[in-house]
Amino acid sequence: MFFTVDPGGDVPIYEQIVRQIQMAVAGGLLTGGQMVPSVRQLAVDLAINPNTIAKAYTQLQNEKVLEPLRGRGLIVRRDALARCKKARDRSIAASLSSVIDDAARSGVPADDLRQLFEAQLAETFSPSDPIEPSDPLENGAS
Amino acid sequence: MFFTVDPGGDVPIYEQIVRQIQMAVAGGLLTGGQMVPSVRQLAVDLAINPNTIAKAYTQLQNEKVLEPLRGRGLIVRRDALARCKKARDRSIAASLSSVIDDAARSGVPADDLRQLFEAQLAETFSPSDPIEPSDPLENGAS
Amino acid sequence: MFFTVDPGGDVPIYEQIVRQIQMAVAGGLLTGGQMVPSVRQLAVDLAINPNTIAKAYTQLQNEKVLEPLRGRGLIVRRDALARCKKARDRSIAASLSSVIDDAARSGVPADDLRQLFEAQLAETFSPSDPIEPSDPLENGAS
Amino acid sequence: MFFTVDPGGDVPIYEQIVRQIQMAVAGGLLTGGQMVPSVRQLAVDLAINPNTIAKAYTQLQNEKVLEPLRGRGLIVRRDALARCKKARDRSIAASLSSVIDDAARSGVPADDLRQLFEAQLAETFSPSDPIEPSDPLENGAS
DNA sequence: GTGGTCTAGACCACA
DNA sequence: GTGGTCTAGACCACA
Repeated sequence: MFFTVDPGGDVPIYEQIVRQIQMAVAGGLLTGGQMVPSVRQLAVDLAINPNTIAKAYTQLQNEKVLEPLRGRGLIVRRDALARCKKARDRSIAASLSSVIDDAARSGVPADDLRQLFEAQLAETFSPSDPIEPSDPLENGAS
Repeated sequence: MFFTVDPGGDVPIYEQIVRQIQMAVAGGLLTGGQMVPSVRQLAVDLAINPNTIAKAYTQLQNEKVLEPLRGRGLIVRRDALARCKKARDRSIAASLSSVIDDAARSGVPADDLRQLFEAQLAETFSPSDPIEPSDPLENGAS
Repeated sequence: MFFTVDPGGDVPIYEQIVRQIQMAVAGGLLTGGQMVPSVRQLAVDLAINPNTIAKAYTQLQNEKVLEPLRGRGLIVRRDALARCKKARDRSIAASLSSVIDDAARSGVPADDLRQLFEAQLAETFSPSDPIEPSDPLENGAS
Repeated sequence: MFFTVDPGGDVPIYEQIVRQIQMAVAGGLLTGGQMVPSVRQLAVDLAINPNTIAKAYTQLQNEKVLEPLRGRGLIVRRDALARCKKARDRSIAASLSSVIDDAARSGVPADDLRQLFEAQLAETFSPSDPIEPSDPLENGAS
């Protein structure tokens, strides 16, 4: 599990962490019973304030994604997968809905939106633009 | 031109106004040379502080959407349409890209995303879902 | 005498008029005893509020550039030429000084400034860039 | 970094701050990654309202000169140097152009302008004019 | 009437 | 501690 954080963005750092963990659980990268990095460790790795990590972890406990292992750390709950998937789907639907609504209100026709969507989809799933070569032989070597 | 504002949302009021005007220009509801409501008038209409309106209008001047007519008010710039359209398209693309990226990173396949997108599209453009019946026969009955 | 006015600029309209008349007197386009357009006439020509013209003319009287011809209108004072020339030179010196000071404080060397100055000078006095053809045969024909 | 502000001038306070920071970046006194004084601190130092500082900083963020470090403060963007230099040069050229144009339209010959310019240049870069003696021997005597 | 600036002061999320 | 938002209210130049 690797986390990255952007202190300049408009999303709070603690929320970036929350989302990344939710997404990792939903995607199967983080499974039930697995431990997450300690507050101190992650704070050092990301070079940010430990309180910020703690805040993210607290929220994830409230959302029943993590649970404490008394004195040992935090683990992903066994029932977190379903919950995170549901949260992810709701979040995606809400985001799409908001974008589409805004666009529609401004007179963008459905077909234009569909085109824009497909373009972004293609870019993400088959990124043929050679900005970063990403030589498959080197993949995972770092 | 009607503006609405949600003082409880997480988007600042002044930015809601900025976006609505950008969108209205992009959509052709507000055209070059047309005056926008005066700071004081809009403040009364929306029941918010004039400074908040002024802040929105200042930002729209920085973005070259509005232009002052000294002592008379603010008008939409003649070249604002192209700029707002471009801004809108960029904004839509960026939003879609961000949603798709997040989803992809979490393992959601392209087809699932496409289905979610089409569902939201249908809901916005042909809202047949019976959450609010809005039976034409009942219209005006309340 | 032709006046032009830009209601969108950051210089107040009344001041634009004041400056143009001062400059016209200093340059000999407007000479002692000559009448300036009436407030009403100029207001119609420029499509602006008569009060704005009146304000400019009042200031020019205070600066002893114009004087009233009781009931007939305003004329340029016989002694206005020297005064306007002096005002013009002071104004030019002050503007140059302010630009140079700002630049110097930010570390721009004198030679760079001299180059920029000569470039602008050339552009104004021998505008060889063919943005507007300005066919010499048509010059003054309009 | 020292800032000074003139609350009586015709340039708004917040804009004086904006310019000083732009100029400081362009001149290399403020470099990428460096923090600017906090809103509250600068407000105390200059004895002006924090809102006014905040307004200046907001504008500098819009101009991509500053960048927020969430919860910690504001830093100069890495790419701000080039941007500020360009802005400075454009601003100098525009000011010179406007002065020269006004003068030319009023019949001032190029050579007179060149003389005025050189005089101001000399005054700024080798201020030998004895308005303020500033005898080094007297330095620190006050 | 118009917008622009500034102050004073409160409240908020964030780190 | 940090910046961001909003209100209330004053004052100004301008048309």
